[in-house]
Amino acid sequence: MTDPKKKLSTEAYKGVRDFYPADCAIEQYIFGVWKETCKKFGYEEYMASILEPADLYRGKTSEEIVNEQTYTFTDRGDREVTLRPEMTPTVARLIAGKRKTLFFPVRWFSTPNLFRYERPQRGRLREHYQLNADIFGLPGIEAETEIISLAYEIMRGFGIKDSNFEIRINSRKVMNYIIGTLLGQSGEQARKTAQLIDRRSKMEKEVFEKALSELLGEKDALLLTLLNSKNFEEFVSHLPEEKELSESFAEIKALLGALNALGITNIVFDQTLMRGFDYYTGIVFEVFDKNPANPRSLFGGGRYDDLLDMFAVEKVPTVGFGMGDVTIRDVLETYDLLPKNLPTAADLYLSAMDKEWTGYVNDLAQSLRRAGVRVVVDYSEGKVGTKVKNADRAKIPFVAIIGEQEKTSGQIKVKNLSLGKETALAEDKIAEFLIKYQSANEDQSTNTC
RNA sequence: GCGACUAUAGUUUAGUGGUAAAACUCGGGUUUGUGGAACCCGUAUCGAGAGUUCGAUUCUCUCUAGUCGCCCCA
Repeated sequence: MTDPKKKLSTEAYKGVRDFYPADCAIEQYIFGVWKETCKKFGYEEYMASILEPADLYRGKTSEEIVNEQTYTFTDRGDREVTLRPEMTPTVARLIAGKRKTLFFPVRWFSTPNLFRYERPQRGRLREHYQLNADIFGLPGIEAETEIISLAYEIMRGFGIKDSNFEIRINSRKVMNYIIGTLLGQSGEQARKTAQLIDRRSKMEKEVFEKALSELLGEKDALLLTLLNSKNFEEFVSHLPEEKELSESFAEIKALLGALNALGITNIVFDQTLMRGFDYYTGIVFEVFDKNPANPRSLFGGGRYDDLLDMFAVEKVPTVGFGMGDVTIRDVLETYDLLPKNLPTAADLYLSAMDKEWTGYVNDLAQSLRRAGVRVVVDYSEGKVGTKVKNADRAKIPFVAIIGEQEKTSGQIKVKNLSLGKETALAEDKIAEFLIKYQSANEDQSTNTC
């Protein structure tokens, strides 16, 4: 039990964030770019509970992740419950459940909060929000083209320049062929090799080569040749002429061509790109921040055609990606791209000179609100100077104070705080006046918390 | 799960083996129909517990929390 004498901490729970209004406005800006861009591509928004049966994560995700890196507990009915650590199994469940009535291709997105139980560190918290966008039911390279151009448009939507990032692509089919058929590896061995390839850029050259020869023995030379290839053509030239491979190569070429045709030129083939090990079955991609001070992977995705296997239903080819809020916020800060003008809490700060006029103030506030004006009422009996000062502190652009003068003349003085100018208006003209001002300042962003 | 570093007002930081200082913020005032300034006042059991000591915010230990790495990365 909690010690009643001990005061509770005001700190948030470990690894999660509080969004005070100023932070919330930034978060809403990010969500706004995500959602608007997805909608431009005709993607529909869905939501689901953060609670899922623990079994949902036992199939595709490794045991270690479920046991040690999720929030899993037993409910009062003895069911094992997990706070979702990722959205993909959930959306797979939704698609599988309604597959007979859905009209494919289905284009969906969501901005869920996800939980993982691990030690918080830079860029990795216990709760974060992520945009998940997927297209279901398109087996061809058009799906990859669309998803990657959606990811690219989101980067553009945030104002990030093409020169600051690149999109890397690879094919898991090709890599699986190399690791499985050419290097003759399977199971844990194959997994380790894939991991090692993934980590190559973070390792010293000698350390990498040593680890590789320990893992592969004689065959390390072939893999090194492949990984050291300067470009796609050279990479292909070291591989045998197999039907399976040439199909994948054709896919990669088609994808590069289609994206180039759309004017997306900061895209490169990267044979070291692996993206985890689990459910990808075809093209994988990653958006990479080229900032020399901190080059890193920002987010990525790819094709996962076996997604619905765990529900024992027919396959639905899928391409998708996930993009976290923590990382993108960090990038926007680095490139100084966060919006400068945060939205104001209200348009008008309204107050009565003294108690006598409070009823009238409330009536006026109500009619203005119904006309679309955001009104804050100050109920204090303080001095006029204090009221004006408080309006200014609250960053509300207009003030009106109701007293005897206003009541008898029928003219209400509405003060523009940034100009210090007053305009006397009849009661029924105020809404029009403020809305006009509002629309003139629309670039201030309409996202509020 | 492992390791390193850190913990002083709301925030950012100074400082000392004899119970603390500044800036900004916040609240109040100087000003009873018009703000942004200035000035004044107020706000800290120095993260928690124990030990050493005449005396600990300062030294030691434990715990807790935070930051950064490793592991892992959906």
